[in-house]
Amino acid sequence: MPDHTRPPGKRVTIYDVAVEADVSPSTVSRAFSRPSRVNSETAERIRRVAERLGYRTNPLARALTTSRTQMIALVIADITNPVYAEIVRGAQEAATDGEYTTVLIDAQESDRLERAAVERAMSTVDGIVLASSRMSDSAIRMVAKQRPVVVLNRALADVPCVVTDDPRGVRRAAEHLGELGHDHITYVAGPQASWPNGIRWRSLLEAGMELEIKVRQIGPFSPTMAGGERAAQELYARPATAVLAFNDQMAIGIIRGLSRMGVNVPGDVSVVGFDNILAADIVTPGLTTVAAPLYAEGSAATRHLLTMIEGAPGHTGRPMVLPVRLVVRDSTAARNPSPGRARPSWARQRSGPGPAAHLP
Amino acid sequence: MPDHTRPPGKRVTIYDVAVEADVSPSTVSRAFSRPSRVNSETAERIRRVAERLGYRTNPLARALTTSRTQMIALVIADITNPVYAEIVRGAQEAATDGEYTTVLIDAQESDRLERAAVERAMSTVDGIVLASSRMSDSAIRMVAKQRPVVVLNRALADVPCVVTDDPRGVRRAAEHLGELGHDHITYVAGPQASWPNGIRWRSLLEAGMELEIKVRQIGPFSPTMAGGERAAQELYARPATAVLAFNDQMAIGIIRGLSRMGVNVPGDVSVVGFDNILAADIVTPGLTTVAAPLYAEGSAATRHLLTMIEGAPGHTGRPMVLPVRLVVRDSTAARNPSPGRARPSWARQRSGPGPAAHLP
DNA sequence: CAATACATGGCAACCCGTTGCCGCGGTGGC
DNA sequence: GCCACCGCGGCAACGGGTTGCCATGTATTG
Repeated sequence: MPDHTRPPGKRVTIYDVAVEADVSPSTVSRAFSRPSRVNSETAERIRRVAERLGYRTNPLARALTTSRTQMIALVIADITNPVYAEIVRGAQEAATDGEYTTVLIDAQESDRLERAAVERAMSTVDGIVLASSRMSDSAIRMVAKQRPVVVLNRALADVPCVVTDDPRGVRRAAEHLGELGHDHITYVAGPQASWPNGIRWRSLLEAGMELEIKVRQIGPFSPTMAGGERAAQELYARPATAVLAFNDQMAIGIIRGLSRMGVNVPGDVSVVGFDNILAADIVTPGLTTVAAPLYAEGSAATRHLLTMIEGAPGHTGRPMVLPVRLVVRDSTAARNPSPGRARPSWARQRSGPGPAAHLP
Repeated sequence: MPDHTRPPGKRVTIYDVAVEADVSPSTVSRAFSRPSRVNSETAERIRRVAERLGYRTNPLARALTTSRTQMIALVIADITNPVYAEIVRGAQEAATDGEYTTVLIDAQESDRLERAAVERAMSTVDGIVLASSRMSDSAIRMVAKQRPVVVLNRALADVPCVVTDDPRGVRRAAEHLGELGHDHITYVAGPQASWPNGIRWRSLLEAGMELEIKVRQIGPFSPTMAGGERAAQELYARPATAVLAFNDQMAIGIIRGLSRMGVNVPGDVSVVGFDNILAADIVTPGLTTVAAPLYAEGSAATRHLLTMIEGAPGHTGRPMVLPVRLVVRDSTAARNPSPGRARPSWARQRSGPGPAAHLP
C-alpha cells in the first residue's frame, strides 16, 4: 500500500528555499513570479537551490492572493456525443499552450446538472467555455457577470460567442441537392432548445427561397441515432427525396431506419447530415455532411477566453464566425428519375392515396 | 462588455458573515465545515446571514489548510478515441456523486505530454485516475507516491488497478469462432506498449491451446482505422479466415480494407473486435466484438480512488477485474465451406498444395 | 560633489478559511 | 457544596505565496 505522506519534511516551500539560498521568502517568491524584479544572479542561485530541494510552487497558495488558478472550465452537453471530442481536444490544446489546465464538465444534456456543475466550478476557474450550453440566456449572462465566459455554438448579446457559418453550410447543402435534381428538402429538426437547430432551419428556409426549392420541417427529434430512426418512420409516412438532418447522428439513424423499411439511400432518398463526425465516414453509405471545424471551434473559443482572462475586453459585438464546408460522400445522389422501378409503396405514396400506401 | 469586478464589496468572506451574525469567524467556519460543533440555532442563524449576503466558501482557501481540493484528475490517452467517452462519463458521474470535480487531461498518445500535464495537475488534485497511461511503470509509481492513484486497463504491482477480464473475453471470442468452424485465428496486434495488447495476445495463445485452434499474430499496427486498413493488406498477403483485432477501430479498418480488395466479411473472413464502441453497431456489417464495461470501468476506478482519498488503504494486492461479454453481430459467420467460389487468390493461398486442405 | 534615480532585497500585511487549545457557564453526580 | 464534565464559542496560529512600501547601496546626472 503506497504511502502518500512525505516522510519527514512535508512539502518544500519558499521558506525552505529562502533559508537555503540565504534570502528572504519574498525574494524567492519574486524569483519565480517576477524574475525581472530580482538580480539575475540571485535568481539563478535561487532557482538552483529550488531545483535541488525539489521545490514546486503551490498553485493553490498562489491563487489565494492572485485569484488566478490557471484553470478554465469547459462545459459540454454530452461527452458521448462524438462532436465534442474534437472540440475538447482543440480547447485542451489551446489551454495547455497558454499554461492553463482544463476542467471538463459534462452536463449530460441536463440544464440542472449543468448549472450545478458550473456553480461549483466557478469559484475555482479563471474562465469558462460553454459549448452548446443547455442553460437559459439569462443564466449564462449571470455566469458571465462573475467570470469571463465564451459561448460556443450560440449567439448571445453581450457575451462573446464563437459560432460556425451554418447558413453558408445549409446553403451549400441545398445547392448540392438542387444540382442533383431535388426540388424539395425536408429538414429533420433536433432539439428546439438548441440554438443551431433554429439557425439551420431558418437558413434552409432562406436558401429554399432563393434556390426555388421547397422546404418543410419535421420533428423535433432527439439528436441521436435513435431520434433519427424515429424520424425515419415519419419520413416513411410522409416521403421525401431529400433530407437535411440536424446532425450526423440523426442522419445515420435516418439512413438505418429507412434501410430497414426497404428504402434505399441514396437511391430513393438523399440524406445530408451536419458536423462531419468520424462515424460519417465509416457508415454505409458514407454520409454527405456539412463539416464544422470542430477542432478550430474549441481552439478559437479557448484562445479568446484566455485573452479575456489576461484582461482583454472580450469583443461582444458580433460573434466570431468559423467557416464550414460541404463534404460530399455517398448518401446523396441524383433524384431517382424512374419512379417506375419496383419500389411502389414509396414512389407512389408521394403522389397521393393508393392501395399500397403503407406496405413495409 | 461584461464587467467581472464586483462593484463595491469584492467577495463575501466568513469575516463579513461573522460581523453580521455577531459571532467570530471561526464559528462561521465551523457552522459550515463541522455543523455538529456549533449550536444548532447559532448555525441556523449563521446560515441565514450567509445566504442573505451571498456567501460561498472559497474552495481554494479551504484547500490551503486542508490540502483537499475536491478535484481529481482523469488522464486519458486520446480523447478522439471513442472508447474513452464512456469511461469519462462513468468517472465523471462517480466524481460528481462524491462531490468531486474532474480535471480531464488528454495525453494525446504522448508520454511526454502526459507526464507534463500530470506534473502540473498533481499539486492541485486529490487523486488521479490513469486510464491507459502511456507512462512507464516507474513514472506511474513516482506519481503514486505523491498522490492516490488508480490505474485503469493496466496491472501494476503496488498500485491499485482496475482491469477488464480480457482473458475471458478472448476466450469467448475464440470459442465463438471455433463453433463457427474456424480452426485458425489471426491476432492483429495494437501498440506493443499497450498493456492490454500483450494480455490479449497471450490470452489468445492460451485459448488456442485449450480449444485446439491455431493462432498467429501480425503487427503491431496503430490502433486506429488506418492501422486496420494497413493490417488488411497484410492479411490479404497472408490470408486468414478468422481475425481478432486489438480493438474495434482496427477491426473496422480491417473490414474496410478487405472489402476494398474484394474480400467479403463475414463470407470469407470473420472479424472480431474489442471494446464495443458505438460505431461497432453502425458499421456494415455490424461488428462482433468483446464488449468492455467502459462506463463501469470509469466509475469503479473513480469510486475506488475516492475511497482512497478518504483514507482507505487502496487494495493493491490484486487488480479489480471487471467482466466482459461477447457481442455477436454480423462480422462473424461460419467458415466458408465452398472454396470453389470465385475468389481464387484468396482461397487457394491459404492451403498451399491442395485447395481444400483446411476445410472443417 | 551634491542630488536624484534606480536596482535590489527585506518587512509585514494580506488572501480566506481551518483547527488546536482554552475559557466560560451550566449540569449532573456524589 | 464541590468537582468533573460537557457544550459552545473565541483566540490565535497556521497554510504558502504575493505585494505595497521602505531601506539600503550603487549608478547617473548636473
